Amino acid sequence: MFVHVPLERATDPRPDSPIRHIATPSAFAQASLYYVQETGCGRIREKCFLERDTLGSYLIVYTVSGTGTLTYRNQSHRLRPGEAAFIDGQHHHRFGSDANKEWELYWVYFNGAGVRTYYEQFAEQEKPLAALLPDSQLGQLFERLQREQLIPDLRAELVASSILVSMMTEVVLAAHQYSSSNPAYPPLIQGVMQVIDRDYRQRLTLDRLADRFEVNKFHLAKLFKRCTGTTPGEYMINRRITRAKELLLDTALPVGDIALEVGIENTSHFINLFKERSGLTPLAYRKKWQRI
DNA sequence: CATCCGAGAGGTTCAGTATT
DNA sequence: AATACTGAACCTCTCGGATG
Repeated sequence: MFVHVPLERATDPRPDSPIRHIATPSAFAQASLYYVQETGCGRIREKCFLERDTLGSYLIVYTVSGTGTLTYRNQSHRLRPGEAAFIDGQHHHRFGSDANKEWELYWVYFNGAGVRTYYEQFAEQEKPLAALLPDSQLGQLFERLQREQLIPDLRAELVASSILVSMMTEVVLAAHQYSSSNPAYPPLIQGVMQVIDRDYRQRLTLDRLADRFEVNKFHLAKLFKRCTGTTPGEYMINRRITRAKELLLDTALPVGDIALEVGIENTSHFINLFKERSGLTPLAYRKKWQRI
């Protein structure tokens, strides 16, 4: 059993002491949107903490200035300015400030049908923290999110949902150290991507790619995943399926010929791959999308 | 076009080595 | 000490042939 000390009670009711909005999302929001359960912000100047577990909720904490401490899954982490944590509230977590050290922060407990997928993308790295990119808008997003809590209506729930998507996007991108304008992939990964983009019709395997670039295949697979978020094989399949969609819509080629054209000799295997990734068989895709 | 299934390739993890 | 790289072991998934 963990102690729960509300932040308000642990600090003076100064104007700039932490404020907290608790939300009661509508049934519609819970079924179809990303929704806020609790959000707050403030400047903490004394030792206080918030400790929880087994919440059906996710948490993003963002440090504006000062430092705080996050304990999550039995590990402690310093939360420095410009850093955000994204954690699963199901697990025990505690975040708090130190005595005599100011910590200015935002936090939000939230949920929604797709949050787990974002969280899994984020949690691929070791720590539950990410240093935000220089052009990050996370602070502004928190401010907008909190303004939307003032009048809880349908409009506010829709806007809050879209803000939460933007926030999750920012922290996941930061975790992978992407920048939208400059992916900054290492030359090796750029080269591998170019080869796949150009030669996806051929029989490309991880071994052949590794040989071609004279690197260890395990190292290549690992680096590719770290940089792009996907494996070389999955990247190539994606490229092939995308090209197959173009051919299905732009030509009258039979499915078997399209499979060959995108480098998959076995038609049944092509159909399986296509259906897994599109939810439709190739022919069904052609019929459905050509009508538009 | 869809389903099943076995073989083999690919992905992940972890321990170890090399390099900076 | 931190980071980059290698490779074995193990597990998962893809591929492609057979069949309906």
